[in-house]
Amino acid sequence: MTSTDEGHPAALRRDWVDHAITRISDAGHRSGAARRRVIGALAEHDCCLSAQELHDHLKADGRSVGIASVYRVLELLAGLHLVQRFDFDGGTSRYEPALPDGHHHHHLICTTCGDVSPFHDEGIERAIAGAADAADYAVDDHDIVLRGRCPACRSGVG
Amino acid sequence: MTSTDEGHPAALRRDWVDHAITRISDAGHRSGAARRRVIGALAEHDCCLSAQELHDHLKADGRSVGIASVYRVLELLAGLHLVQRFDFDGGTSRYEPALPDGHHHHHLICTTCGDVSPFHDEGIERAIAGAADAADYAVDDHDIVLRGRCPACRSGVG
DNA sequence: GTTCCTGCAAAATTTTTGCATCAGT
DNA sequence: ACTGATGCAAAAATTTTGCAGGAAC
Repeated sequence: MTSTDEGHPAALRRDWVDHAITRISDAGHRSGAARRRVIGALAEHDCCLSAQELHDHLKADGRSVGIASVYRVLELLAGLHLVQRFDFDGGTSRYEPALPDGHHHHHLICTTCGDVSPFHDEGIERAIAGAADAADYAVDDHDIVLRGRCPACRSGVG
Repeated sequence: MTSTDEGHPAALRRDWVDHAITRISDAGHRSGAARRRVIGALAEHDCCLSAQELHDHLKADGRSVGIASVYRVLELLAGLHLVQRFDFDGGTSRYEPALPDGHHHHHLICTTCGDVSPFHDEGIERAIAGAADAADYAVDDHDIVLRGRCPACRSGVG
């Protein structure tokens, strides 16, 4: 039932790029170079990236996108619910494409090596939905983080 | 089954203070004023506080504890698993006493007013335990955050 | 042609570190 | 007394903001 190591299918990520660009346009915004390039970079990765990582990635690509623009694009995307933002480690926020509901995932973080990997579990989704109904809040989003030692660190260290 | 608004019983928080001081001593550290005062301030609150909030709270108490010491005490406590650290909003980390397993809770965050409130749900705990078994990771900790609009914001705005 | 977007540089915010002094054992 | 803890101030890291020039519509 639980599946680790299930990145997002490539086709789904391409769809997300188109969807994001359309949605930005529908919301009355323009399609500038920084926006297109940040969206493209996000779609190239399976799991969450920091603003700095996106900036470095884009710089390596050839011409750079200003770090301030990276932050502004991420803020815009988050406002339109096109990316989800995660704050795992206090220092930096990480972002990843918000895919259709059936494909969202949560994160396992290795307390030894810091590795982050995605997982999905239907039992948890159902339990969350139940708790959301019971709460006074009108819940429309949730994050789940599991911490432990990853397979590599467990075998390596003992 | 889900219970919002269940702070930690006062007796449990007092026990936590004693436990924390003992544990710090056992780990070979001294019992300085900053440590005792930060621990005391943490125990006075139901839910998570930022370093700045702790610092302000202590300043209001009379003599102040340096902000650097607040951070250092929190780092020490987190290392000994005496507090749990949360990174909800990228900018600031929040901390709260780590109580015995049956009493830990998770958080509802209002997307409108930013209010954070604790909740506990057995169904989620069971689902998490199941997913942890299924994962390759040796899971020993988890956070859950539900986002939505709190009762006040729902009635006020909507 | 207008308006919004972008990049640079500067500012703001949060957290960490260096160092001299003080307190706990 | 010795060693570690504390506070202040400075530094580092991340994110936000102001503004001038350029691109999208």
